[in-house]
Amino acid sequence: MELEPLHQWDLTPKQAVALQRELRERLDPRPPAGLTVERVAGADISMSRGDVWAYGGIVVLDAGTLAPVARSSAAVRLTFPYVPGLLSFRELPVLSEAWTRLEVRPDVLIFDGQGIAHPRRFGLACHGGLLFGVPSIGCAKSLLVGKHGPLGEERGSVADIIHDGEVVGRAVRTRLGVLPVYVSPGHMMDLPTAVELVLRMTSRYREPETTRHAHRLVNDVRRSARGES
DNA sequence: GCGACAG
DNA sequence: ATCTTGTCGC
Repeated sequence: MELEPLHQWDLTPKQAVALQRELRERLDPRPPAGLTVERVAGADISMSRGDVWAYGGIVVLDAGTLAPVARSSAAVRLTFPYVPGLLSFRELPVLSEAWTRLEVRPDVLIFDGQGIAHPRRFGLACHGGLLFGVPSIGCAKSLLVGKHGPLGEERGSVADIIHDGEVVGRAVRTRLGVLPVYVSPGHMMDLPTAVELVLRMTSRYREPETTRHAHRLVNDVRRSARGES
């Protein structure tokens, strides 16, 4: 897919925080008018213990059958450290390269991390959606900020995530008796649509199939690249 | 100052 | 994220 550079990546953590405050103003909190979701993609990265290489991948699924229809991957040297709140500056360089190599445009892209459920309302899914120009959702396995009340045990049970008095996302039970996932809108997305799509892309496991396919892809690519079995 | 802290 | 052994449950 095409990709217009938004900014440079050679930044200090301090500069990255300032950039987040700038870029958040450009987020669109609404899905595109008449959005029809036929293809949903998942993005993920993988790395080895003491290695500078990161492997990123994107897998596009048919939203009706959950079957993969396209995939892409890339490897890039990591530069930015992991800093809570600045994850996108570590992951997006390699995901950008994978996005460039992707030949089928998804209607929505689901990231493995937060959207607006972030200290500055600009998590990985916000940054990625803005950079790629695609509606995006954050679906994380744990919380970065905020709290939520109890939720029912059945699939589809939800509880609002509150941070600084604002509803920034929802804890969503995707299967009976499993821990919830944490869903928040990224770019060109709202909360009800994000929750509905995460549930639609989830079948027999806790995480959406998009995330699971992307996770498997990047781990396979990493093992091949390092000559493992 | 102390604890929390996506991946 | 990755590293690891054991352990719980269908």
